[in-house]
Amino acid sequence: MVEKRTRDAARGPGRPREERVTHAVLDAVVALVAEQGMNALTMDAVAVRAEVSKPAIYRRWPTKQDLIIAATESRVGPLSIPDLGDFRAELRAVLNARVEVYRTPGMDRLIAGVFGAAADAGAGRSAYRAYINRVMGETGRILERGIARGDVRPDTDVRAAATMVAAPLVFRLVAEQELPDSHLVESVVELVGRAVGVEH
Amino acid sequence: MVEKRTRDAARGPGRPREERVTHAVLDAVVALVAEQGMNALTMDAVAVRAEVSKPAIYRRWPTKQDLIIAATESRVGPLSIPDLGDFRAELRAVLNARVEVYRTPGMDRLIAGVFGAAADAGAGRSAYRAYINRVMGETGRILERGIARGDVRPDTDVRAAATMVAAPLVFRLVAEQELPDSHLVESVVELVGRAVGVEH
Amino acid sequence: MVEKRTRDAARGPGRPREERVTHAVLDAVVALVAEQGMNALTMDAVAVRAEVSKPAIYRRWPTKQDLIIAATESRVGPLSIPDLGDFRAELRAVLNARVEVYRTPGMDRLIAGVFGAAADAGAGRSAYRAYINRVMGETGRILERGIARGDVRPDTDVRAAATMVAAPLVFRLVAEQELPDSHLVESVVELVGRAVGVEH
Amino acid sequence: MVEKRTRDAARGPGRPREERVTHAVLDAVVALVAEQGMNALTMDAVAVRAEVSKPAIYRRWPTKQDLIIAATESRVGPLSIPDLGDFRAELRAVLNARVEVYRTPGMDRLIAGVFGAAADAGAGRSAYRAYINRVMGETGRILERGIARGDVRPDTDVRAAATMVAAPLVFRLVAEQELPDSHLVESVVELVGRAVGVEH
DNA sequence: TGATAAGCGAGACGGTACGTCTTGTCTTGGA
DNA sequence: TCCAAGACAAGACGTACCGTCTCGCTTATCA
Repeated sequence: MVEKRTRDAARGPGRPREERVTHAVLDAVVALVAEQGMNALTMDAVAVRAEVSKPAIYRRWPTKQDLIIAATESRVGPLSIPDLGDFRAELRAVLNARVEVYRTPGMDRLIAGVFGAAADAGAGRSAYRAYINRVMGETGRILERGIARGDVRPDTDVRAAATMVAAPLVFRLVAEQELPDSHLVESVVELVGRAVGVEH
Repeated sequence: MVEKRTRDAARGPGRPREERVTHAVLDAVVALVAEQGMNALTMDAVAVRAEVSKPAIYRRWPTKQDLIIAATESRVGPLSIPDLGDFRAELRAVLNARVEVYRTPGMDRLIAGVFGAAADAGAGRSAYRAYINRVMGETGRILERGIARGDVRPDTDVRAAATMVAAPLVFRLVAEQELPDSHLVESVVELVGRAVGVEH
Repeated sequence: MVEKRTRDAARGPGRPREERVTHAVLDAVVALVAEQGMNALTMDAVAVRAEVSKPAIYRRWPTKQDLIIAATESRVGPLSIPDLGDFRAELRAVLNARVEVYRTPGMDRLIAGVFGAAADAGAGRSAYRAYINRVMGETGRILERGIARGDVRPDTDVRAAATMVAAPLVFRLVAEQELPDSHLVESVVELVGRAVGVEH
Repeated sequence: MVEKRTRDAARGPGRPREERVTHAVLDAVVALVAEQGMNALTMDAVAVRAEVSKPAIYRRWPTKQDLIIAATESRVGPLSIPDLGDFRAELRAVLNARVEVYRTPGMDRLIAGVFGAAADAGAGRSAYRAYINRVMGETGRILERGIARGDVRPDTDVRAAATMVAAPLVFRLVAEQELPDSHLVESVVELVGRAVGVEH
């Protein structure tokens, strides 16, 4: 079969990367942070834990910051929000899904680490921008869909509203250092609902 | 004067610490972060910049985390909110004051650094807890005063509301990596005002 | 050739050590001591001078003491004494060779440093023992060869005699802080010759 | 009483130094070296052990090197050699006296430390010169007295002979790292006796 | 089938920062 | 002027980490 090599797009010559390595590294990052904290998140420690060589890590993520962001993203994952016909229900769904992720062990320190890593204009900057845009976009899309649908006021400042939806959970986790819960989600949904919802 | 030695409470023997050193170090931290970022915030660099020896720094702040938190706190400072007779006006006042601080150069990276530093169960943990409690307490007190005064609904969940007030500014700064402004403050005040204010 | 990998005995995996580093460090030690004295013999200074990183030094010599001993040994080198048929001539040869080494610049301070370094039961102890045994062994072997040959009295206390041969040069250098010369060698050879030589 | 202050020669104004401090410091130095080695000989450790402040030490000995030399000298002490009518007996007496001192605990490390300290052209240089001249002078005087008396050959090179007498004990102690004993003394006396003694 | 290219583990490399230790000075309050 | 206590500047210590490189080897594609 001539096309065998185009199974993956643009596969060059040479030995292909082992997927096993990629997964093992990300798992090792999460496990190390959960068990011993960010200070223990050493590239050497990751390499040992993942039973992988350091160059194998750097081949995939050029800096530690990229690795932290990649590991976080691998756990947060993309959320697809079905059209539930009601922006309040959709916000509730996405926030509760996020709460569940935030409550997994080590996620607090990992996310704090992401912010710390992103603070400097390092190599990981663009990866971080992509990540944060994706997260903010989810909420933004819900609001815009609500405007189109007619249950969100058309004069809503989507940017500010999205910030106010996303911020409390992360703040509770990182700044207040406590786990966010569904009670907080309820408060956020009610608040934002009153502020940008169309009266009925 | 017999009591001369009790001029300062509990002064021990030996040469007293020079206040000059304390100030110079905190200034150096802020300046370094503002000019070159968190990566340049080296203990050695701080010592050189402050024209101070490293042991003099470690005598005051046992870890780098403590130093970061102390430097941040020295700039954020305590806010005293006068009774303006209206919780919306009080929130607006405290948030605008905070926005002003957040917009000073380097404050974004410094605060991100604080979260990164606080993420690990290091020695700086208790200093951080005191700091964050103080910050959250400000907003909480405004809301409680509002309840007592009668312009905040008595069934308000003060904890959740305080989080929702404090979070957006910090999130905008640290996560979205943009400077919060009075427009965002206005949105927050309006939103929270609708949610917990007594209808009139 | 199947045996290619056994070219060097017992080569492990990983990047091999660069010989360049080893030589550069030893040269830097000798140069620093000669030019600025033992006080200037800082690990940092050695690293800078040798254009080598500090860890690269510590990988080879775990303590400063080991480094000092290694540097000294690299200059003193092993002496092979040919059988000259006369123990007096052999002693004269080995002592003059040693005098020549001792007279090179910085050697006085380096050897004083070796004794200072060896004074503590540090890690360098065994390296020092090996060194001193080798040095004492040279003289001892000359005397034993003399006994076998018949020009050294068979009742000679080789240990004491070896000490008395080796000591004056080092003492002149380190304790009296002057350079030993061939005149001193002559006196030592004559003295020991009279004491342990067979009358003819 | 006007003359009270001239009790000691050249006594200035102000509080006189306490002799207690001087003794306590020298004792502390010897004890620390004997118990824990030269590495533990810290100025702070000496101050704590002697129950004395650091400035009180530095007032007496400007550098650590001076202190080491002073402490050593306080133990080695001056030897007065009575005229025994025989230079061999006199050498035996002074060497055995010295062996006794060298065999006290910690003396090996202390003397090695003296050589290390003297290796650099520091402040302690002149104190060391005075010390070594005094030690070498003892032996030299014995030999000169022997020449005058007539039991030492008048063509003797006193300098070289003195070195050969003094060196072996110190070398045995510092270089070979073993305790010198009367057997070594006997060998030295016999050797030197044969070489410079007048035949009878 | 053999050459080429990229992957792999292992570990040394240069560089840099860490937090501690030591030296010798200085500043207190008090004798 | 001395004392004890202890902070100070300066700078070396030995370790840890980062991101790169070299080694000997393996696994794929391409010729």
